[in-house]
Amino acid sequence: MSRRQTKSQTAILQLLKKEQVALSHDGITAKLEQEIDRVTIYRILNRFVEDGLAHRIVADDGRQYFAICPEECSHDHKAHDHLHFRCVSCDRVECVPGEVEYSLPAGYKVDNHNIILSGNCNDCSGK
Amino acid sequence: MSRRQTKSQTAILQLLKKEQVALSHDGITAKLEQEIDRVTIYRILNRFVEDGLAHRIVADDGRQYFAICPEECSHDHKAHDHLHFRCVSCDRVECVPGEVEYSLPAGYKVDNHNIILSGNCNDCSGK
DNA sequence: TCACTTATTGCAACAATGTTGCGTTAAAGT
DNA sequence: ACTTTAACGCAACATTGTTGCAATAAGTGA
Ligand SMILES: [Zn+2]
Ligand SMILES: [Zn+2]
Ligand SMILES: [Zn+2]
Ligand SMILES: [Zn+2]
Repeated sequence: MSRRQTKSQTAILQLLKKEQVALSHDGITAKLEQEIDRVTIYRILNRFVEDGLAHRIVADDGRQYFAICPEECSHDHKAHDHLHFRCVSCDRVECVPGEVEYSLPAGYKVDNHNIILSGNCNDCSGK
Repeated sequence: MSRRQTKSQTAILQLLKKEQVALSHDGITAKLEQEIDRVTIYRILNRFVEDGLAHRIVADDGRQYFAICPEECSHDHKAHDHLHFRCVSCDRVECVPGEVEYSLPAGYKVDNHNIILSGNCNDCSGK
């Protein structure tokens, strides 16, 4: 059950670490030099999430994006409660560090946060 | 270009108004008495969103849910910034009224809020 | 270094969700 | 009742992600 290190895996991990933004399967495929099978990419990403290396965001475009857990998350894998911004112009999804405050009725137990704001990022809002 | 009132349309609108929760295409199909074509349902829902009657939430299960705009939204169709809670046990998505506070870097223009917390609702967390 | 175990891969097939095209139906206006 | 065309139903398609299974290769130990 222990993980094995493979080229595909390290390539994707390096890519995610290098990128500042969250990447979709599509974006990963585009940025990889080597060819990796669709299914393999999905399986690697799911493994990363399972292992707490990355977190998954389901954006309002209906797609999954993956990002390396930022510093603030490192100590606590459940700390994925930061928000995410998807720019509809440049199609990038980025993690936005910082607290999100809200109130919830009593008795509700939150397991996962999936906060997506979409619009135009700083680069694109200037047109 | 003006809207026409049809049975399918009013049935779905009544259903959404009656329900307290946000409904997916699937949930709507299940709760409707009459048979309405899959595509028609999707088109009706998209029309509702377009017309500002309802708002669309893309949940972290990757599906679209639709809810009638609550009172707080009525005066301003852009006020869909309330959060949503999806219970992974009973598979319901509900609007949670109230403010969500966050901060965003300068220059970012938000068009749409898609805030989903998932976990167990009050009914289900007591097991 | 070589053999062994099994995690990982690649391919095909499938599943789920949502959209588009198009001919038909029926709501609204005259 | 007639006309216009929004809305519908059906089929086909598109996209995104998962599952099954045989082949490959990473880790382990002799
Ligand atoms: Zn942008
Ligand atoms: Zn993030
Ligand atoms: Zn519940
Ligand atoms: Zn809502």
